[in-house]
Amino acid sequence: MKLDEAKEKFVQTWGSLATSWGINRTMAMVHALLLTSQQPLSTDEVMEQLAISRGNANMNLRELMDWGIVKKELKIGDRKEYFVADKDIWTVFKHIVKERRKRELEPVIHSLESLKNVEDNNEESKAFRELMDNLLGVTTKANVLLDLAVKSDENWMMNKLLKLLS
Amino acid sequence: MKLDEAKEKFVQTWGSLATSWGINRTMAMVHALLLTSQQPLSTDEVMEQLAISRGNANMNLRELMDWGIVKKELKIGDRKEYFVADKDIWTVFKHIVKERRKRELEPVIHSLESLKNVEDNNEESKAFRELMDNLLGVTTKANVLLDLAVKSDENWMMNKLLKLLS
DNA sequence: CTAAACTTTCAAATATTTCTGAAAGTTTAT
DNA sequence: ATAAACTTTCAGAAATATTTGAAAGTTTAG
Repeated sequence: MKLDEAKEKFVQTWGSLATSWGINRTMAMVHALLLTSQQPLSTDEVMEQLAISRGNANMNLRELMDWGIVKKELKIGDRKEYFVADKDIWTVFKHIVKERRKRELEPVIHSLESLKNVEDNNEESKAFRELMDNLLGVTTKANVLLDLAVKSDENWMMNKLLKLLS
Repeated sequence: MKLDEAKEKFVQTWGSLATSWGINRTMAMVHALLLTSQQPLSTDEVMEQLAISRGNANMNLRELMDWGIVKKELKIGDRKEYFVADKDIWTVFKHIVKERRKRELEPVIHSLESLKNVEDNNEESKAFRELMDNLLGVTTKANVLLDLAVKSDENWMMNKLLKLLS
């Protein structure tokens, strides 16, 4: 397979993986493009290579920066902004986990907590409270584990995993 | 908060969590409804309680069964089919992880493997292959870890996690 | 200050996903 | 065999998510 073909397929693969995990396809494609690029790319280059509009390119580049996995880079004597993706996949993974935990997991934990306050005290209410507790158990454990993964450095985490596996 | 209100909020919460993880909102709502129901529900009851069509109810119930987290139940002297959700959240979690791993993670690993076969042998191709290897590293580790989580029972897993935390 | 170069915004357009409901299919009782 | 009771299918409709592109905003050079 030719390199350019492989790059293109990678961009597609990354895009469709993202879609099934509720992440904007274009955002993932921009990310993949930057990951495979040797040089920082300008908005115009991203627009051209992915055939997307200026607004779209700008929006997704900004969101990638919000997620902390893409950085701006300036070239001296050039007013354009250039963008680079963090090439360290472990760091990328940590940033994504951190963001999603904050954006999606924590609000749900909060919501489940508040749902435990059902007034009634019959059998059904009791069962409902138990359900919420069970959900909170799994969710909170996931939250703690992810927090740990995010805070730890790769070697620490991987060592622990290897021990787990043995 | 009244129980009925809490149930309704739970159905909504679960539905919107699902949306941000690429799972059909209605499917999650049907699941939440069955989770909070003391009795098995028929298709008609699901339709009525969530105000959705027959086709939609049928489709999502079937998909929940595909995922292995909802079961059919028959009542003697009744031709209708009734549905129950597995109330053991750990089991539900395992089933979901198992399915998504199979449906989404494994195809990506396969795809990354094949992308390593870039013909060229210049610097850029080398960098591309390294990127694929790094991605495969994280992805495969995640795959192995999830597989482990799914195969283990809760206590085993939780014990290991506690050790990890200490 | 002015204008050119560039970035950001957002309402409308487009694309994608999900849902509806009637028709077709299936099963069971008699 | 027939019909009633129920389930499944799927083409078109509706809802949701994403994208466009032109206008507005911002920054910098001169």
